[in-house]
Amino acid sequence: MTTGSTAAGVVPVFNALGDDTRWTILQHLGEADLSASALAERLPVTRQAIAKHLAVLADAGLVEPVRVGREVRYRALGARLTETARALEAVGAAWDRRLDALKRLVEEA
Amino acid sequence: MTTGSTAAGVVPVFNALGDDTRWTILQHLGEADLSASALAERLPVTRQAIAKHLAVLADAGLVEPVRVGREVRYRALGARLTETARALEAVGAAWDRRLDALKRLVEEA
DNA sequence: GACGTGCGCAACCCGATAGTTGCACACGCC
DNA sequence: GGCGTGTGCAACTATCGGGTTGCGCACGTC
Repeated sequence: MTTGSTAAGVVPVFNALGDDTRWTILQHLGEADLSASALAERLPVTRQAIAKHLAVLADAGLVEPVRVGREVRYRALGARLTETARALEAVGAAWDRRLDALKRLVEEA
Repeated sequence: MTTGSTAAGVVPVFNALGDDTRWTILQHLGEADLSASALAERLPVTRQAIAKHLAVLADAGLVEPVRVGREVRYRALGARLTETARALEAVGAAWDRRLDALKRLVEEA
């Protein structure tokens, strides 16, 4: 089972995180739950563009819609981020371990 | 300065990580240093496509070129991954902290 | 010194996606 | 019940990004 499953459901998360506008959105949501309209007032893009970004973020599990009266606010979810962080750390550690082993092998020779 | 610096140099990393082909490349590089040509033999894409991906990964600091004779092998660097993981974890924790505070506030009311 | 293998452009194609405008609808509130 | 605000959906545009082919070159090896 080498490493085949490492990147399974994690790629959409990175894809979502690999965009400046979405990060800006996330930063705002990190401070308060906001609707698409509210975000549109704070960012230099239209409400619809933001709605699309929110859809991407929601698909990635980074954000969750919360109905408040007749508006839909979005909430930043730390759980998925933490999961992802752990996965990343594991992979990074594995790489470094291999390099250390190599280095040691060379020194022994 | 709220959270302005959180996503600074980190976005390119996520961008690099948000692609299946690049993950496949990284998995191979996690097991051994390989050249673009060597990778091309293992993946269903051309050497040039891989070269582009390697450029992206190198820009993100996830990979490093190593000259071996006349070929250029690429080495996976765990450091940047670990950095990124820590940053992610911090952000996720902050989000959850806010939610916990909110929840506690509601319960007190 | 010639051959072969690996590398690095550059141009081009196409699908995905960030962004826009415009409209329709539905829900709340007065 | 009507008005306003907030959402959702659809069509369209343009840029970006992944992929290809093709070529030229340089370095290593023999």
